[in-house]
Amino acid sequence: MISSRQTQSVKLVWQVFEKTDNAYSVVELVQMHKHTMNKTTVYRILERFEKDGRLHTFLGKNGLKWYAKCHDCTSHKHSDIHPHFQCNECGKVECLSVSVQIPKIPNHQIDQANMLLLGQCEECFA
Amino acid sequence: MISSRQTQSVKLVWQVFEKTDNAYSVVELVQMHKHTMNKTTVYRILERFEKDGRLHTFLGKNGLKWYAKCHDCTSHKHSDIHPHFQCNECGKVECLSVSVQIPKIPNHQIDQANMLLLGQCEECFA
DNA sequence: GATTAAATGCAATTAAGTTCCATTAAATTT
DNA sequence: AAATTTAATGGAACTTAATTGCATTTAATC
Repeated sequence: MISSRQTQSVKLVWQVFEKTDNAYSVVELVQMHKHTMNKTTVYRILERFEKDGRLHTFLGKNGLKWYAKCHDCTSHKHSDIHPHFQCNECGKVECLSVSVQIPKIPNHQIDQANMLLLGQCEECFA
Repeated sequence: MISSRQTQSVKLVWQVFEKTDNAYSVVELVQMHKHTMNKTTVYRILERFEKDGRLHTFLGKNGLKWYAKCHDCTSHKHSDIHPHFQCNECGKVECLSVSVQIPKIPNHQIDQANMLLLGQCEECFA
């Protein structure tokens, strides 16, 4: 859980995730910090957070990369294997705290399972 | 299941899927036909096949778009809700003919579920 | 064979993400 | 607290998937 140097940029990016469990797309995060740091920096900080086990990443609707806080991960083990939900209307993403049943495939080794549910979130489902 | 005009390009793209259930990435398909048609044409033909219910689409490892033949779909209803497996070594994708249990989320409407399993395929798993 | 509208080709554009290299600034040492 | 070290950053250029606009072609129809 050590991100070598505690730079201003690192602090700023972490502040976004610190107080909430919301997921954010890289696009949003770059946009969010465009006045304080370079987009390359955002990409690199997120990459390091992932390696440290502080954030986990997954792909949303159009193949966009998203990040959210990890709960039971370390730099050695990523255990955030939960499904994600994305709203087709507002685009918001939620981490779902349920486990999914992973199908077995004969003669295959499964290392990772990603599930993305699409639909309408609580607010947009009126 | 009517793709309005039976052009040479349409025939060529369909030939790829006709005799097999393999999935192909758009990148592969563009590459495959680069001497016979424009990449824009490939994109558009695939789009039409999807709308017609002949192919279904999904996202692979790095957010790349993949296509595979549909089995129980029509232009009105896409019922190809099965998980996909992609090999981390060779990149090959397989459609899995099993159904997955979709988690319920209170106050949400779920329209679609995508599951991508990553690991090693039969050939690469040695 | 003439007509017409769908389909295509091509070039330009958009957008996410990456790479290279010079510069900056945390953290450590003296 | 100045000097040193090296991780981190900025910025521009690049890569690649995917899209758009418009002129041209061609399959299907008359």
